[in-house]
Order: sequence, then structure tokens, then C-alpha cells
Amino acid sequence: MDERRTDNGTDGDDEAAAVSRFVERFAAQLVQAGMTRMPARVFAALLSSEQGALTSAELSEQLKVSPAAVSGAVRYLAQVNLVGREREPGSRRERYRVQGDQWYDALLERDAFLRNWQTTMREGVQQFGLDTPQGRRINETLEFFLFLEKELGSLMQRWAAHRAEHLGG
Amino acid sequence: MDERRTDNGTDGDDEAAAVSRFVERFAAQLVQAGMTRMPARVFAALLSSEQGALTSAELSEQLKVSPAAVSGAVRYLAQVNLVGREREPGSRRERYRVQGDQWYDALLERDAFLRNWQTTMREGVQQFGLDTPQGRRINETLEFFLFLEKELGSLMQRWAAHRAEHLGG
DNA sequence: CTTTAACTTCACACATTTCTGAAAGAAGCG
DNA sequence: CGCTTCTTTCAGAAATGTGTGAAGTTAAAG
Repeated sequence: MDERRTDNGTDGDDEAAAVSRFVERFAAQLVQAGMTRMPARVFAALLSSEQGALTSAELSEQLKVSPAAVSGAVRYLAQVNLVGREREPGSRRERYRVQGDQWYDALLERDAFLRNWQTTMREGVQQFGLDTPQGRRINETLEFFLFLEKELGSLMQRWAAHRAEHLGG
Repeated sequence: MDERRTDNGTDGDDEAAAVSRFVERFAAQLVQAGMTRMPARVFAALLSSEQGALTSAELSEQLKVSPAAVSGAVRYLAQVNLVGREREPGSRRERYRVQGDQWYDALLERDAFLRNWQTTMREGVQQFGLDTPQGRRINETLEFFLFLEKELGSLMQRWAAHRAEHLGG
């Protein structure tokens, strides 16, 4: 009835296996959402880690993959702002950390993403013209993305408030 | 200065090429967003078509792919409610149509998607317990998805209103 | 300045995905 | 009831993606 503790030395293997199940399940959903497999597994592992941060070696061992694979995954994750890289001073070890405050934003990929779509739709509207059904249809899509951009901004603000209240008090 | 008309017989090839450019560009962004290539191309072609609907043969020719590929793509698109299938009475031809009203919802994949994530997060929280940093971190993620579910519902309602006013009103 | 530990890059092998051609399966039409 | 037209299924070829090992790069430590 109490198989959820981390600091229990007696069933370390079971615990590790249970963590692994959660990590792989979480990762699978990230994959389904469009993320590639290795970044997904690394991210899930970091989120499930006690400190929210792990070294390359720890990730490599826990996920049973080569350091090269970790390197590639982390490069991607850092690029999209899902993890940050830390250098512990006086050591070559690098430490990767989930960006607690940013990953909600990053998940919705608001900024660049929506802009690109809007550009494409604008071109489509211009190409077909508002006097064609296609043009009007594409224009409506453009409006949807403009609407989304506005709404997602305030949505994330509300989340920040909700979160601060719920945690910080 | 006026190279956007569809009903102009003199430059049909240029027009077709221009449409193709838009379709491929749009499709590429859908792919980037996680959709597989062929469904993305089919969807983009439908959205860019005058009636918002095309037959299998038309898609096959326009996209330069086999009927088999169209079949597979449409099966997927229908499953996720992005297109509907119509049978013109008295013909074996099937006609695929963009679901004008539904595809915004479908794009955000609200329902099933969020539920799955929530389930996974709940299991994570239970596994680690709220007395661990991991557990609290995962719990916050769970709360984010609950928040999102609620907010996206009202967001789509606002969009429906905005859209009705802008078009119908 | 050399050694050594850690991370990164790159070419390649393996796995997966994606599209095609061929054949089978429906559904109108004579 | 068979013929014809369109769609679907399926096995396999081609393209793509993914992770590894080995060599290369960087930076701390001696």
C-alpha cells in the first residue's frame, strides 16, 4: 500500500522499474504529440527525477542509451526551451534541468509556430482572393490563428496566476 | 497585379502550379505539427479547392500519387474528423469534404488527447506521492492539463461566437 | 603543456515508415 | 446476374529516421 517512496533502499529495483514504466508511458504520449522518441524519453526522465535535473551519464544509464543519443536529445530540448543546461563549476559534468516555468509555454509552442501559419494563410488568401470560396475559407483559417494567438496569451497569463496562487499562496 | 483568379482559362498551368505551391507549403506545416505527409497534402488540397471537396481521382491526379495513397490518407483524416466522406447518389465516386465547422476543434484535438495525459499524470502523482519533489512537479503538470481542458472549452465557444458574428452576423 | 574526463560530431547499420502496383472487394448499370 | 468502375487491402520496395561506435573537440587537473 506504500510502494511509492523513493528513499527506500530495500526495493530499489522495483522502484527503478516503476519509474521506468512511468517515464516510458509519458514519453510515448510525447511521441504521440509529435516529439521524437529520444528527446521525449529524456524529458520524461528529467521531469520524474527528484531534483528535476540529471547529468548526461545518469540519463545514459537510466535510459540504456549511448551518450551520443543523450547529446542529440538534449540539443533538441535545449533548442526548444524545454530544458536548460547547467555547468557545475569546477567539473566537466553537465547537468540538464527542466525549465519549470517555461515548459508550459514551450509545449504550446505559441510564438514562432502561430506566426508561420499566419504567414502561409495570408499568402493563400492573397493568391486566391476573397472573391473565391477557397480564399474566404483560408481567410477564416487565418482569422482562427489570429484569434488563437490573442487568446493563448491571456490563457497563459491566467495559468501563471492560477499557479502562483496554488503554489506560492 | 491580378494573378489570383481561378476562372481564367488562359493560364491554367500557372494557376495549377501556384495552387500546388500553396498546398505543399501548407502541408509542410501540418507535417511539422505532427501530421503525416499524405494526409497533410490531401487536407491542404481539399481546403484549397473551390468547393472544399474533391473526388479520389481528382486528389490522385492533383497530388501525383496512387489511389491507394489517397485511400489511406482519407481513412486517417476521416477518423480524426478532419474530413467527411460523401457518396454522390447514383455513382461509385466518393467525394471527400473538409469539415468546415469541426476542423478547428479537431486541430486542437481537445478531448481524448487531454484525457490521456491527465491519466498518465495522475498515475505519476500516485506513484511518487505528493511528499516528493517529483510528485509535486508531476501534480502541477496534471493541474495544467485540467486547467487547459477547462479553458480550451470556453476558448472554442468564444471562437464560435467570433466566427458567427464575423460571417453570419 | 600533457593528460584525462566529459561531451559532441559523423558515418553507417538497423529499424520503421510510407508509398506503390497488383489483386481483391463493393456497388451501380445494362 | 455478370460487367464495369471505383475503392480498398496487402506485400514489398524505396525512402526516412534513429541510435551506435569511433574519432574529434573542449576544458579541467596535474
